[in-house]
Amino acid sequence: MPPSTRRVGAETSKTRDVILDTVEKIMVTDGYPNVTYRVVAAKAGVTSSLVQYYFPTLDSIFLAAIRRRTEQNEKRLAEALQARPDEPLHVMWEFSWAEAKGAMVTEFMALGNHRPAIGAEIAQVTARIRQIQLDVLAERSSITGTTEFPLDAGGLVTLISGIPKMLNLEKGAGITDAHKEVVASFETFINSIEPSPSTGRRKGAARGRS
Amino acid sequence: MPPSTRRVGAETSKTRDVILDTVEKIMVTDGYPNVTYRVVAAKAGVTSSLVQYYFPTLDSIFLAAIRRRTEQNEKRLAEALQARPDEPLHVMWEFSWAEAKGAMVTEFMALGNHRPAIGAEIAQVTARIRQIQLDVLAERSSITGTTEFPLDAGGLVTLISGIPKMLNLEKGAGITDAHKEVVASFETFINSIEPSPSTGRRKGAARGRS
DNA sequence: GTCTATACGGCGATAGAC
DNA sequence: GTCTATCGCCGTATAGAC
Repeated sequence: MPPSTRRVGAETSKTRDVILDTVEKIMVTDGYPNVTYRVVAAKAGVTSSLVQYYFPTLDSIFLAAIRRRTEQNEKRLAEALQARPDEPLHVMWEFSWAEAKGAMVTEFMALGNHRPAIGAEIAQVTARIRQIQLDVLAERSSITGTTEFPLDAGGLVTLISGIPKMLNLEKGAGITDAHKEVVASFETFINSIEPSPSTGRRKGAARGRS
Repeated sequence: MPPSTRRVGAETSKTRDVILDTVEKIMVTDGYPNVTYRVVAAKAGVTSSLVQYYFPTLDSIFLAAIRRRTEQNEKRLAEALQARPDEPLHVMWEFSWAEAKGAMVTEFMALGNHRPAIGAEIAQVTARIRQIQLDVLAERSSITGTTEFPLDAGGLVTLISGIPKMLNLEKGAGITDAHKEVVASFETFINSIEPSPSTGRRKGAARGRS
């Protein structure tokens, strides 16, 4: 059965934007379980029926939020990579930390675990961002791991984006032991395969806090 | 307000065990969102009121499941560490993979993100397991990272337990790019700081598949 | 195109009868 | 120790007003 033929509000609607803003706020402060039609409506100052008019299902709300946030992220990453072309690894590391700490990403990954539509979107987004990173690294084939820790570009990018998410997930559960050590160690590793030209000039090289 | 003064069924009840078995089954096959009083009751062949008699809140169900599963895990880890005292890192790496792939751990971490009681339990469990690992490594202070990737015991243990979870989380969303590379690379790293005496004798050294 | 009122079944949780 | 009744949320579908 096609998911109903109900009418849906236009994507250009201003009300739609207000609703999405509210959704983002709720996700960050209270988590996705509190994103309900009634709660969103109350905080946005509209009726829950109106929220349903623009977003027929809860999944459609989350998908819209993911897409909006992702476009911003992709743009920021591409710009940063272009602005500092001589230290892509450091740029990616900083980006991954900012992304992971944005909180929404963790929420979405958790959501994706049991909502197929959202899982698919997350996979697509991740692939797109990873491709941007791989394209940049392809231009400098010299970048790889060390003898004791051999890594091709793909593995490198996976770790760079995964470690912040992993530490952030642990932090969400209240676990922070040895996080500082892991961060420092991985930054040493990055520095060893991509000496940062900006270290010393800027306030610090690879930045990131657990 | 104290979470109600309702009566609770005895922990030795056989019915209670049957219910918990059912809960584990549902979590593994359908995920925690499908653990509801009505579903558990139906699959266990009892009334939902009876489930509520033994587990007054859903959190109490999840906590009981976590504790049961954790006791088994701790025992398995301690035994494996004792059985192969000359390669603790390889033992921990294998344990972490088994744990991560057990699926329930991912479910619990996701749950803990928004249920404080469960987050606290997860933190406690993680700390306990990590302590077991740190105690073993403390007896062989020679174990540390390399020059390019310096790691103390704490950082090492964090990565060993975190990487499988991180890759497994991505896999849940349908992302598997470069996972093989990351695994192979990290195993090379482990081998470089703890040459495995069993490599060649046993079917393979550090085992783990994404 | 925008918005509202209303109804349905399922949910976690509680109080209390047998 | 077992089970029923009930409450107030939830997602979502529908029908219809402006």
